[in-house]
Amino acid sequence: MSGINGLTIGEVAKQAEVNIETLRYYERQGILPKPPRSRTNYRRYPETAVQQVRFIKRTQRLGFSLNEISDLLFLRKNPQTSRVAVKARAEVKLEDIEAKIQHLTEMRDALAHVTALCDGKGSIDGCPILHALEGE
Amino acid sequence: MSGINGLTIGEVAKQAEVNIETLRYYERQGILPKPPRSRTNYRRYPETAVQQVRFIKRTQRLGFSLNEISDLLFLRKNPQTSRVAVKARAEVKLEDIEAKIQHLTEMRDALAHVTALCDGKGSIDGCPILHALEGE
DNA sequence: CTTGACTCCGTACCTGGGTCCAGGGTGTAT
DNA sequence: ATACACCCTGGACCCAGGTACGGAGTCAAG
Repeated sequence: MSGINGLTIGEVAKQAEVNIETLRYYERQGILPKPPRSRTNYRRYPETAVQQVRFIKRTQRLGFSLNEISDLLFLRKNPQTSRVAVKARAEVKLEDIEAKIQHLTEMRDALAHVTALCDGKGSIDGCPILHALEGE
Repeated sequence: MSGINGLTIGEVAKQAEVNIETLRYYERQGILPKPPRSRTNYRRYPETAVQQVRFIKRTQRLGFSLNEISDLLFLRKNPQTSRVAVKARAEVKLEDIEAKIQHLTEMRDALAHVTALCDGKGSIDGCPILHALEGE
């Protein structure tokens, strides 16, 4: 079935380690380009499709949303955009991630603080953790 | 309208700084107890309801989901549960949060790495950030 | 030629935490 | 008595990122 005419959706899914439905979803969302179709209307992906999907997944793991990824892909398709533009996207996202780390760190410290109040002994009445959560 | 018979939903919402719909949502989810109703079917909240909602919101800000919060509230209602149980919940959540921080830190480092590759000069062709994202 | 695996499409569903809306009933101040 | 703010309900909708399903068509092997 595959061969010279390209890969089927199942082959791409397997090689890129995603669900078939994910590929159709990406296509609907305009993140993956629509591949050509066979005479019988089957999608025929070029070999590069696997790399494209892996790119999407890798970039997602770096904390980019699908919208941000299609933004990056759009930049890449426009040869007049400069590297500065790409770098700016990356830097904004870096700040995003740092803000999230900051927020989680504050949460962790607050939670560690209330947890340390409790020696784990006694009944629930007067539990210092719940007490701290209940107060201001 | 309010007074000795309790607070209306609007009053609770205002004092606890949440949306009215949020209170009804919490009630549907079983996180807030169903308050008694007036003759004309209006909810009549006890004064403590405001504190309960504030508790939920504060605990949420510490990274607990609503399910985890109703779990904590259930523990609190059962006098035979011990402080150890509450402390265990808090410690699990602390580990959760630390794992998230760890993950985000890895993302940040990876993204900082690719960003540093780029001097921001030149066209998009050969952009080292996209290049790094495209490779393995 | 049949069987089983694959693909097509449209649509519905999922998670979590809400938010909004329509169409009705109340509460209260003037 | 009338205006206006508030409350009630059930249900739809929102976000993101998919996943599942059903009925129909297609492909390759035996």
